[in-house]
Amino acid sequence: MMMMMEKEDLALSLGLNTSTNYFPPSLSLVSPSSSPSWPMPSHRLLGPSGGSISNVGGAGETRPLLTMIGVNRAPSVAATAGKVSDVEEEEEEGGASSLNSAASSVGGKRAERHALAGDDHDAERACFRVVSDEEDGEGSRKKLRLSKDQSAVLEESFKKHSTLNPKQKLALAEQLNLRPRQVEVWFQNRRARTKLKQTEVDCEFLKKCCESLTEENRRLQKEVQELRALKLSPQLYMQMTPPTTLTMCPSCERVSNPATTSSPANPQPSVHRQYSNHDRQTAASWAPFPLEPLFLDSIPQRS
DNA sequence: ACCTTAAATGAGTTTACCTCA
DNA sequence: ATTGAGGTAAACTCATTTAAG
Repeated sequence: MMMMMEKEDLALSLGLNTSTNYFPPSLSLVSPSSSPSWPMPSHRLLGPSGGSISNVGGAGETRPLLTMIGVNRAPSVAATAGKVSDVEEEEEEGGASSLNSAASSVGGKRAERHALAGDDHDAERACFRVVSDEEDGEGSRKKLRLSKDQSAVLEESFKKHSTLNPKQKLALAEQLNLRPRQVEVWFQNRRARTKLKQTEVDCEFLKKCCESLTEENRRLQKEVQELRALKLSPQLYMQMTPPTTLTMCPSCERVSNPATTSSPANPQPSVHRQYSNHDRQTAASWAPFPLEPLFLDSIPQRS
């Protein structure tokens, strides 16, 4: 039951791009190595109260989200006042590296990073102390299950930025009573999940494309065969009603398929390679669909 | 037994800093 | 004193794997 819920949450929150874009974003030609650039949907994962979750722990009390999450460690780490709001106010940028460089680009870069790392380690130490207090097994890695609330906050944060800078990581860790390393790992795994899901969607899309193209190809081959057969028996050809989808140009006797060849909106390479004035004049009359002047103009004049 | 996911691990990249010619 | 090249360490991300729940 619990599993089902989590699965559902994940499906909702993975933010798959199933819109009708012709190409899935991950198949686009732009920067394949960059982190996902498609917009994540803004599903609300928090409780029905919107922005805060009530009835945590079954106590029936409603508390602000920030103060109620205390699962894996006691709130012992000295709070860096205003840190959370600082991070909240930080504008999300390109990615972790840019954020990092932005954060460290103001004087004493290394020192600052070390200072941050110091904070990080201090916090981790503080957390670890408590966590290790809770651990009963030595040396065995104790896997904890994140609470629903923790996951919800992490999800919310992930929607805003899929990578964290050290400050954000620290603030989140503090907010959730987790070690910064745990937040980091969660984001890593979350990015991996998103990527996997998107890959599955892309794969499905490509399969469908392949199927429809195969079908289209089969259909066209069949029609070409039929037309060839008709051409071999001219008497029959004269009596035949024209095929529904393919039309023969009376000038060059090449086949045109309105369904797949040029349209004013989507001009494709024409079957014609050289065009006479006659071609241009007759094109309008033999074309099985009304030709826009623009389209006629696109047929080059033979010099 | 199987699935989900937290955590570990290793490779690769970026950045800041240091040394030296 | 300045500068560019090369080396190094730290910090990060991603891919893969392991194993707990």
